[in-house]
Amino acid sequence: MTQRQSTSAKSERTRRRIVTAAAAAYRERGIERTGVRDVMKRAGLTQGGFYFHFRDKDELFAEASRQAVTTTAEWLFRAAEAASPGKQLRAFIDTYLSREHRDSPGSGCMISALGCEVARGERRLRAVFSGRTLIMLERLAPYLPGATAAERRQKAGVLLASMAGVLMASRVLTDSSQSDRLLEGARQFFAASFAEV
Amino acid sequence: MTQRQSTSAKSERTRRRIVTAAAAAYRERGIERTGVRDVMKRAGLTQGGFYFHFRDKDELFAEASRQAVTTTAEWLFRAAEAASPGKQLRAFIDTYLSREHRDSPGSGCMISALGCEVARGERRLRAVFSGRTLIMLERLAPYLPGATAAERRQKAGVLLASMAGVLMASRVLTDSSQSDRLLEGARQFFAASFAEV
DNA sequence: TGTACATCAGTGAACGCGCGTTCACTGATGTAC
DNA sequence: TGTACATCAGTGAACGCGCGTTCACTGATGTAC
Repeated sequence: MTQRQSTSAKSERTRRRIVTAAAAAYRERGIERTGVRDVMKRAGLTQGGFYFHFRDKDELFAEASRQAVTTTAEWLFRAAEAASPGKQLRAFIDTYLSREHRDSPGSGCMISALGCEVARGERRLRAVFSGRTLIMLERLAPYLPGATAAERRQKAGVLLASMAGVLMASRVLTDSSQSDRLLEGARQFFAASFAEV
Repeated sequence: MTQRQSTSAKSERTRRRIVTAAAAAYRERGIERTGVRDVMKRAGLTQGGFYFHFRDKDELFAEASRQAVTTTAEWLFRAAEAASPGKQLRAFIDTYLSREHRDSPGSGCMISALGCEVARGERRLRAVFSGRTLIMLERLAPYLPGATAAERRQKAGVLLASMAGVLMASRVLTDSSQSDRLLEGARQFFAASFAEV
């Protein structure tokens, strides 16, 4: 006996499908290159219906970025929490700087995928983005060494921004073994610098 | 007695003016947002003449990126070489992660300004970009500690990519004191991690 | 040295294209009586 | 329970706009005789 879903519930599901499609598209192709038509097509719809669900493209980005950072954080922290005590930070670093992460930007970190574009954007966009990123920083800070919470958060910020740069650079390099070596070197470096001995 | 310059010399000067305008525009506004009209206007010309000097927009980017990386490297290494012996790397790091660099992307590092966009680009673009960046790596490596040249180059890669990420992130943050603190924390961290004691 | 012509360096209008957004429309579902 | 109407969720054509690129043109400079 399949429960017939209400109209609004179906609409809500459609909206989520659009947001999910957008979250991947933005990270794979960039904010500017991702058009309303692209996203709707990915979601199996046509462009006209977009404005039934969203005011404009900005609203879509706000929602998509929220979803993107949430799922990425979930993925990274699940890996960290699965590690044995004392090795969580190492697991976080290894997951972030993994070849899988490099090769699937569509489901990965937004800073490394869109940071440059956002840095040039309007203040409002940057504020949204900063806020989203703080979510990850707050969760990451406890894993870092440091006397005070402020110190740990500071270190978490440097680590996350640095790793975003490394991941971004690893996606630029055309020589794949060179790219692998950059990731490997960075994993070792950050683990040695931040992980408690 | 002012020497009258030949036609081709004048043309060459105009071309350089276009390239210089483009190098700044690309880093300030991004590759996609920078149009031929914008660049020509910055150079004091109209869009039609562009195709007298360049085959297409790709050729312009190739030239502009060469110029950009050259002038940025010159700026950074001048600062390094002006420092007293043993403090050159520290000077390089402090200059790269300075507020001045953060606040003038148009004359700064290309990786931090355009890395994300390039990472999504075609292989050819990425190859050009990788090549340009290697210029900086080769010059930076000797300042880093390490037993072999390969090790020093590896470390230089991690450092440069990391700093690019930090600079990029510092340009995203809307709270300027938070941005300042990220830069300051990163300067200390990288100096402590890489600079020889 | 003067003149006729060729080339250079650039102008500005026009092109086709893809974008974000609007809008008249439609068929399916929900509601009132 | 059946019927009439309202709303929902989406379609697809059309809009104005800015883009990269093309092209006919023009006035200044260089060259041949």
